Amino acid sequence: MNALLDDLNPAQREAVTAPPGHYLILAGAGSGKTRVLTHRIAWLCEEQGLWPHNMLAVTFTNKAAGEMRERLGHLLHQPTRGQWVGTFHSIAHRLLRMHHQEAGLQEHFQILDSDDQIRVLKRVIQELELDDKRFPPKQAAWMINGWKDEALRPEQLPAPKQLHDHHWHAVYRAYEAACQRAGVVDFAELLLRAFEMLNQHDALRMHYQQRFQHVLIDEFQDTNTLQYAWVRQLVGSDGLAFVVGDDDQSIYSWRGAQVENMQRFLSDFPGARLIKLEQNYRSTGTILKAANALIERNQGRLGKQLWTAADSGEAIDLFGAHDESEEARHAIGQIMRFVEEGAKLRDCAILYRSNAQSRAFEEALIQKSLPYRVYGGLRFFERAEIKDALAYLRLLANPDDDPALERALNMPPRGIGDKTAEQLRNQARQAGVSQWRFLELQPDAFSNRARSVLSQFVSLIQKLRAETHALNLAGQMEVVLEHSGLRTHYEREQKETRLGADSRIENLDELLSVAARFQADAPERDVGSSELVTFLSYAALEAGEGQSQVWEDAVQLMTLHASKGLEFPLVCLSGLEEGLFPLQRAIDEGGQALEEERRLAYVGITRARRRLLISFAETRRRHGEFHYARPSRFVGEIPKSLLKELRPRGGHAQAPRFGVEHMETPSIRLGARVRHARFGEGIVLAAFGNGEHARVQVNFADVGTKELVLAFANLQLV
DNA sequence: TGTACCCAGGTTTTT
DNA sequence: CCTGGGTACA
Repeated sequence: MNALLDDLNPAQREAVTAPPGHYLILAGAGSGKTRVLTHRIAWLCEEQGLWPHNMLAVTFTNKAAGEMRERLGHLLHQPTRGQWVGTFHSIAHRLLRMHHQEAGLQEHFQILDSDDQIRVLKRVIQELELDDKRFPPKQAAWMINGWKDEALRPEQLPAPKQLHDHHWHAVYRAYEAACQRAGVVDFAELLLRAFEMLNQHDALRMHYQQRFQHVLIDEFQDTNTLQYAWVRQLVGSDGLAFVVGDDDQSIYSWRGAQVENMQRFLSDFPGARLIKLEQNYRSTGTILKAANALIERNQGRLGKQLWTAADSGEAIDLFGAHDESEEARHAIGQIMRFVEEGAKLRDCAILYRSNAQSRAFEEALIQKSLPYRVYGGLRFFERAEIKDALAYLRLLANPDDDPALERALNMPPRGIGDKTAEQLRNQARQAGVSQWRFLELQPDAFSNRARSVLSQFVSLIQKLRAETHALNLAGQMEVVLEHSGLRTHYEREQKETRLGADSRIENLDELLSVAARFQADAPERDVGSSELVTFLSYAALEAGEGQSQVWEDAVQLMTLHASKGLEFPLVCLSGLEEGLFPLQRAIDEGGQALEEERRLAYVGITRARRRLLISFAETRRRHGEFHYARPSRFVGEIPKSLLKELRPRGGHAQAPRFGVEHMETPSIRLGARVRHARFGEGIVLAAFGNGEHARVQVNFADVGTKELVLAFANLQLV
């Protein structure tokens, strides 16, 4: 028998060796889904005599794509060059580069990241003379991306019912025009363009349908409407789809993911079969029991039960802290104990619902002098100084790139103010050309001073172009940094503000070495693209690591969302409080929203390999105000027998007291039961302000939540 | 052009 | 409470 199958369990083997057909692999957390995906490809090659290039493998993140490529390299005993393994976006991008003409794009089109997109939208909204308070650029980005994810162009939108909608549609149209003029595409556009291109060009579509006999998709529960349509399109009538996902780990509905796509797959793809992977190789039996018990509360699941051949392991620790700092101290105490038992700091993760919660943990970690790493935040290629440098390179690659030009125009400052920039923008738009083109065509369309600074800018770019013409990527980068004045500018800034180690200059130097490395590694070059264009695409599509010192042994802090796909020997799942996790919004909405919160809890629990600590705080400062909360319903949904309560609850001994000074009223605690003359009895949920302005939020049994001014409410403690 | 203050707003995030 | 963005001045 094929050695590929040696280390697979029966269900995995069934999936890997399944006869030709469409398959939905329902793969639970830690059930080896990536292994199944890669082995399937290898098996098709070895047993069915197919070539790797007859397959298309799609993931959501670069990291997942990288992992898959690496594992495939091992299995196939050959480098994975030329193989189509990548993210939805990178594959769409590749198609567009190869067929830019059919897609209606200029050859050296650039990619707009979300930050750039918002800048462009801000301009567009200004140009339409709309109030950016009523039409916030961020919301515009959100809406436009949403429309694109639904494959809706402005013409296809339902007719606006109100003036407001009418304006939004106008923003969408103007934004599209601006992007087209500048030759830039945003992330959602990559997918939509590629989809439309294949739709409109039968020959192209048939070519790729024929070429990709097998289409394999990872994390299928995260696909949106457009991605689903895209998969159907590429599979066509003769191709075969092999999709892997877990409906219980669908936590991205808020950005357009449709879990329904899993059910839909079974009916849309003829003869599609479902294979479940339920054996878990990650966690202890106890942890899995907890996860199963929790997720069973959700309706309409495809349904699966994780099991393990491993021991049941230790009980799950449950800790009810008085406040968030005690919660943090306790978690860190557990981590230190775990490390004393021989674990590494990097084996320990602290997970939370929202980023703001990291603070208390960071403070506690600093106090104990433990190194830690917070996930999220600015990535390398998103840093301002990096984007400044890249803006020049983008201009060299494509002078029509307006967003890049606007960025480079006055960075470093060279006296081209907002007024001049606005004039240039407006005139170029009226002339229907890019800003660079306008500068070339009509350099005299400005006042004397503006004309002189603008012409200096034009000569600078022309000089850079001439100087970089014959250079390789790293050389071009070097020239840009030196001659644009960026390096000098940031050096001066560094001197003046005496910035510390993580300075902008160091980042610029890092950019140089990234470019040198990129060149040396010579990743597969897109057909007809220069090294520079390839690098710029890479920078946009792969924003890089969030922080340096990834190699350092440190406690890992991240949101639950960021933890998906990872695993840790010890997991501290924090903030299990009604109103925080699940969030109040989800509680108010109920239904799907609440179920998604539960899936998030499920994701958190299933990250843990050996030990799990679940904690909550009775009081917590949020936005500077004290809040009181009951333990999360999710705690109650885990069978008591699996939990070890580290401190039996009862009494809020240290909850802060609130009162009005110099008054007879006894001070009031969060969580205290109080009586009001008119509203009856209730529980104090939150307290704001102090002195005579002190207010409390009370949840009354009869009339619901009210906010009262303490000095007048005359509350009695019950 | 840069800096000081004021105010709103504060889930989750990849590409 | 803290951050980011916007406005008002030097």
